[in-house]
Amino acid sequence: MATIKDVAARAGVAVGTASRVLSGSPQTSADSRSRVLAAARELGYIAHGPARSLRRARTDVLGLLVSDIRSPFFSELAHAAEQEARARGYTLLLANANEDAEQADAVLDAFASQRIDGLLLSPQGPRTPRLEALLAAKLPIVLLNRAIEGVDAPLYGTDNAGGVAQALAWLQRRGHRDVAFIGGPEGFSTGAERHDAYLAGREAHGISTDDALIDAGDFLADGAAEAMLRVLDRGVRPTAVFGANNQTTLGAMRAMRERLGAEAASRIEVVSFDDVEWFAFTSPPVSAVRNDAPAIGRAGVRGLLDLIDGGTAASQRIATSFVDRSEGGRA
Amino acid sequence: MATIKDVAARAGVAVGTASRVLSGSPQTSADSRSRVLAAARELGYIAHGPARSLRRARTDVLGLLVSDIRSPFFSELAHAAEQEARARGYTLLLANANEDAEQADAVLDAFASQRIDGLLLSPQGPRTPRLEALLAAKLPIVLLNRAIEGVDAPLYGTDNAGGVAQALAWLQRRGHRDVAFIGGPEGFSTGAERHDAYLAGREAHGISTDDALIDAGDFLADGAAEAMLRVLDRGVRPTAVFGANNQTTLGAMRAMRERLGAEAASRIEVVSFDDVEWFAFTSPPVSAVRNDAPAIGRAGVRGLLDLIDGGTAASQRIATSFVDRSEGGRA
DNA sequence: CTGTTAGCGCCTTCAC
DNA sequence: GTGAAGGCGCTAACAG
Repeated sequence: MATIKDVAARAGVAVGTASRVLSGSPQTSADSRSRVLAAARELGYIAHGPARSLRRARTDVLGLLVSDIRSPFFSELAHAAEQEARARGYTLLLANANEDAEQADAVLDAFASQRIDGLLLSPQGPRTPRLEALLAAKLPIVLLNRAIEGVDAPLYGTDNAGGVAQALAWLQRRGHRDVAFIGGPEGFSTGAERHDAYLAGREAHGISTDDALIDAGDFLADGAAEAMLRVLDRGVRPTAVFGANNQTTLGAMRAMRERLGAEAASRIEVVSFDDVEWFAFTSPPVSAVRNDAPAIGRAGVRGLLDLIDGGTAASQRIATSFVDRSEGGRA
Repeated sequence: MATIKDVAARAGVAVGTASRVLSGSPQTSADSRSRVLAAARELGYIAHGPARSLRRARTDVLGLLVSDIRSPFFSELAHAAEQEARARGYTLLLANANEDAEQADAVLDAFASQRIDGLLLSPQGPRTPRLEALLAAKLPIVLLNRAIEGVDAPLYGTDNAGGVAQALAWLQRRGHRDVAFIGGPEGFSTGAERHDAYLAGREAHGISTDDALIDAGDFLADGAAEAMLRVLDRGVRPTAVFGANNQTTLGAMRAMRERLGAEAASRIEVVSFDDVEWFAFTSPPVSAVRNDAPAIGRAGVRGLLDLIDGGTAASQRIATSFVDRSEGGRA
């Protein structure tokens, strides 16, 4: 691989001059500029990133650690964040914690070793020693979607309260009174916020306040299915179900089929937090609060870059939209 | 951040000794080993990756470029590849081409600048100049899922012919004769292989060879919907549909609803290449050939590491499994 | 505007 | 088994 020395030699200038041209410094003559650029092109020169990072004490690399890359929410978020980072001249390192603190720590180690300039973190649980170390080292950090206790970093996430309000309004329009709510773990701020917003808003929307209709899973399909079975086994018969995320909704629907049969289950309307495209194809179709994952990813990157540039960044709640797939609904 | 010099000073040894201990060289006394390790721990020392890369002329970083990270196939593949890479002491850099050659080139540039040790590539189309450059620089490369003309690199992908055979066997068991096949672009080797395998096998499985039943989209939902409409508008009335990937199946189902109504559409059985969990919840449920994306990712990483270690790597076709969700079916 | 040079942090000879 | 020193490729500081 050609080095900057090769480029300089071929252009007949000193390495310093070549470096200035290649990094776009204005202090170069038009003549040397054209010769250096030509030489670089001819040699297929690509700067050695590690060497540059070593010298400049920055890498232009951001780390994004998500809790599960397989979830559509995060894969969309990651995609948008990557685009935004690239547009701003940064490379985004994407890694996956697989909802496991040990793997998260391994990734944070790798990030630290790479000397990333900043971290976008979607945390799974409490603080870990590695995270402490990064915080202590004053690495710029922003949080995605979930808050984390005792960490003072800007948070970019969904407007959970607003989303729940949209779902409640829809339930009211559809005339539902007996609504089952399957929540997520209280330990996740998303789970807690959605749950709280639902409890706070249901009465005003004409929905039964019978707590037998409410249960919570773990934001995964199996746990949600168990929660739904518990609700049904209490003898209540909801006319609609609200799942607190897409996996939860999936599990709840499975449980209803299992306990009530496909026929009866398909007469219960379903609304979900987190939209996925196949909700249009289930029976019944699922109406949903749509997270704007790309907007969250972009806002997170922008906030992080502000932090890196020495500025301050403010937390932001990104608005949701609502997709009405009910019969006679708008979508 | 602590450097190796700090560690050496604190341990009261020379940097050379500290380096030897930290990189696990056997030529160290038990005494200096314990003192260096202690000092490193106390200082929270993490080696400076870029500096190490500069000196060693390798980065222990692999690049994975997928054509669309939002597809479940690739996000699962990426997840498994990342795990495998980490287990082998490598960091995996995940990037996304968004089915766009320009973005792919930008990523390849970033990879080249980072001096990755090897590339896992899921190509979208033909060779680009950047890719040529990397090939010319003898960067170890493996291909994922799609072949690419004129590039002599091992390919790790789905056994498309085997998967189609599983679907054909199922169609036969279900007694279907009039089967619509919605394929993908011939330009993708996956599209071509599935199409060819279907044409070659249908007669032996008692399926009509009427080509009016066959059309192709672009592996995306919209294109597939159009293809399905073309089939229906030819006046044929299939009793089953085979979609060549999950997006294709989605589009075909949408088109059938649109043209035939939900009622009639739900009486047409559907089988798909690419399984996704919500196929269990559509009406009718979709039976599917399941790609083993994690196995492909792992095999790709292993093959690439063999290449990096100077060995040879052989292409590999990973077997599919079949998920029967038909009434009376096994799943 | 350009050439020269030091040094970023690390590993790896080369002496001892 | 250990210390000293050079140099990987690059940028920035300093002369000119």
